[in-house]
Amino acid sequence: MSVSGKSSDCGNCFTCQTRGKTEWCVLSDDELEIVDQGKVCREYMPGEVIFHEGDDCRGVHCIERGLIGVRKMNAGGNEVLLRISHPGDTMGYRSFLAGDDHNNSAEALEPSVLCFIDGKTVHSLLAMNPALGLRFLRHAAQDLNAAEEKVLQTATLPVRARFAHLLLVLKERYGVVDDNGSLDLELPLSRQDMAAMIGIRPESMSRTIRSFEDDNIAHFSGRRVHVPDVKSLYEELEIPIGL
Amino acid sequence: MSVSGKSSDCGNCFTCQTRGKTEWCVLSDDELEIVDQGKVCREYMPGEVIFHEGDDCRGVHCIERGLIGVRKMNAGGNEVLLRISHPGDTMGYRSFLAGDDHNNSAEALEPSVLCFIDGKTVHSLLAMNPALGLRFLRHAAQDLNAAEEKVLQTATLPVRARFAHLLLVLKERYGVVDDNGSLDLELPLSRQDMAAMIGIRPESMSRTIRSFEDDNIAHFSGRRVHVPDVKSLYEELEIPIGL
DNA sequence: GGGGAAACTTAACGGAGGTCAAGGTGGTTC
DNA sequence: GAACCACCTTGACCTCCGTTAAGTTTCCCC
Repeated sequence: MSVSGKSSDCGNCFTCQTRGKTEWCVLSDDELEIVDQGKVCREYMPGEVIFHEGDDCRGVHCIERGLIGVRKMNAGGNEVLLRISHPGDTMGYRSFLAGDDHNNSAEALEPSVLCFIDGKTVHSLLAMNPALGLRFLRHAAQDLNAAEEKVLQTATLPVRARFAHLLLVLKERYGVVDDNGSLDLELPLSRQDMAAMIGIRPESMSRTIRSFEDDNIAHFSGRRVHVPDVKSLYEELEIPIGL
Repeated sequence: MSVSGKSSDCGNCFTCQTRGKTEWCVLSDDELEIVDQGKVCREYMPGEVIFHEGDDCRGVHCIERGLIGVRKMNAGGNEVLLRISHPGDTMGYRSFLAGDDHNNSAEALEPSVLCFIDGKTVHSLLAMNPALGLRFLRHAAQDLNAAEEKVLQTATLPVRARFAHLLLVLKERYGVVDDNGSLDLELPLSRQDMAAMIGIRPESMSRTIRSFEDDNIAHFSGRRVHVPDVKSLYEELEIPIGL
């Protein structure tokens, strides 16, 4: 778990596997040293919460290992799973930069290791290296596109299409497509988390899964999914039943 | 319409009414001069499109006057109105910064004047003045919060609550609340555009309006709305009927 | 291994809201 | 003023999905 000898369960930014893919890759060695000195790492068990909606936002979290779910809930207690974040992703930078409290919560979905970088350090790095801000800006732009896409889908697509879309998104990271177009997928999410991702109840998730089984679109066994023909998922997206 | 003598219908950045509220307010006079020289302004009539989804994004648009609707549509032709943008807002900066084509479309809802600033100019200003990037970053962070809030609402709130929320948002800019808590509102949107904002069909918009009338929550006459007690709108938001 | 909690599934029911079709209203043009 | 058009409203119908309430399976933890 530990790479440097500095802290019991703390990685080292210079040797971090995810370094090349993160916003921080634009930092010079001197600047990275500042991050490395200032960060605090911790391991989280599944279900453990990294921060809650409404918490004071004191800095950013960078995922070293594991899988994190970002949730948001409303007054009535209803909850959606906005997205899942992976190693290399930096979390909480938006609330931090906007100067707000956290406006969603983060929870470990697998055993995960996160590094916390405090606000003062982030601010001085942003001042020191303008490229860092631009990287975050680009990232925010992409997140925003994804969020607007999700608004559109939630408002206009029926549940089957939203679920097909979710499977297609998960395919990119968790799936294998073979030569004849069949897909095998190992889901990183529980049924209820999948339901929360597409904005439906667990009961509807079960029904949708069964209707996919009945239509021979996909076969589910625990978290293993087999899709005989990926094309059939794309066809689901096209179904013109509007809002 | 024209302030400088430079171009027939082109304003002047130095005297622009919206200047203080925009991202561009961090620019020095020299830098603003670059914007002013490089920009191209144009008037758009209601219904006229500024850019389409999928168009090549060559720069950003800054709204000098008027009201612009930002729309996004899916393969099936269903459309949502993601937000409305006002004088001082800069549009298209996200697609531009992410290096993508436009991923939504912009259409004038009122007679409007927009200034176009080409990509080369924006890039050189970002390089010249890091504070500009940070301002855009903060703006993107706020937009992202709004978009995620909208995902949550669309997925978990019934139509009445979403409509009550829309009226409360429009209240901030277009409404007047008097001493005894009653609200008068002049809607900037047609019924079908309001429907597109909360992700429903025009028929459902009509039905929802009528149910608000029946319950004495709000009274509609064309684009004039009278709400006897603003509290009743807040109460609509709380209704626990979940998704 | 056994017991309990959480996750998942299934079925029956009902209501919110989409669809379709028809009619009303208002604004613009000749 | 007539004709046209877009926008809006209304009603009838029906489907999708939330609700409720069992029941089943899985997974921990003693």
